[in-house]
Amino acid sequence: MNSANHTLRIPKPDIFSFAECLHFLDRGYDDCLYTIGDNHVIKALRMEGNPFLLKISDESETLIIELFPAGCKAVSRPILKRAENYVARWFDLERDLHPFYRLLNRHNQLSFMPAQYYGLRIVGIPDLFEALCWCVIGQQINLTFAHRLKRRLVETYGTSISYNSRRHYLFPDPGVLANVTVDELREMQFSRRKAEYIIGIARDISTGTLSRSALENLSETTKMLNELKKIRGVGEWTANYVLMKSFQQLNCITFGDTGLQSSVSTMLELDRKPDRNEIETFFKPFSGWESYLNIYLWRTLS
DNA sequence: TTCCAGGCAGTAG
DNA sequence: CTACTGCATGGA
Repeated sequence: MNSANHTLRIPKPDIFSFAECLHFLDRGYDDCLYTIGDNHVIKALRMEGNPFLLKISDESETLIIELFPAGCKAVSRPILKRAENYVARWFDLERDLHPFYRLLNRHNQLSFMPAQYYGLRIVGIPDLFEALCWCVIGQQINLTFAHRLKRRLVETYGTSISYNSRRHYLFPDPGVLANVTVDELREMQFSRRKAEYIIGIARDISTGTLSRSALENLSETTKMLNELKKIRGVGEWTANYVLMKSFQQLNCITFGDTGLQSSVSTMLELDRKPDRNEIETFFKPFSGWESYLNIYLWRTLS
């Protein structure tokens, strides 16, 4: 089961804590797209058209990625490389956090963060379609209910790999959700709007109107934000969230986010929600690291 | 009971 | 341009 060629061992970057990343993944919500165990996480992933399970764990200075192919015996070198790249994007392993930590250290209210949340990275959603759908689902409802909606969507329209009598789900393909009806989603307690947004995004992606590469080619964050906001159901919050979590862009702020507002309010010792201008001022010293500050402020809430 | 969650589009002024 | 409203549900 664990033959050597199915295991990758990669050195951890500096300022990285696998435990902090697991803490984020295991905040108490019922997520259907990964399984947390004792110091590891298991996730289903399609690579080169084939489904695999990845089991990620750590051992002192090494991150361990084990691959469990569903059905086929051999794991080719390109597959191993893809798995490594996926994990690097999932946990933002390439990032040098030293500059960010220097900014935190010299900040009056936030200098507790480097010690308190040492090694927390942006835990991403590498798949663009999944990231967009997750944003739509999460808009304006509590996260417990949002996870329930996502589970219904994934278990109904996604495929799964069984392993140790447990199903591990892949997020549904855009082509499948493109052909779902609004009424079908409404039966799962999606609002009409959420259903329309998700089906619309699924259609845009399956027809190629919307693609990761086209967005990446815009290269500038502002242009990418504007392009994303053209999508029905994608506003400023979602566009920033997607750039941050799916494109690893560093200069994003989820304006309007209630959690962010609450955290900044606490840091500034306000007894009310900060306005947009106050948020911008608060983020000002962290130019180029806004996304990380956003993530670390969310971390103060859980 | 009412309010509000990791918002957004649509409408009115 | 800004202000207001409905959306779905469940926990506080």
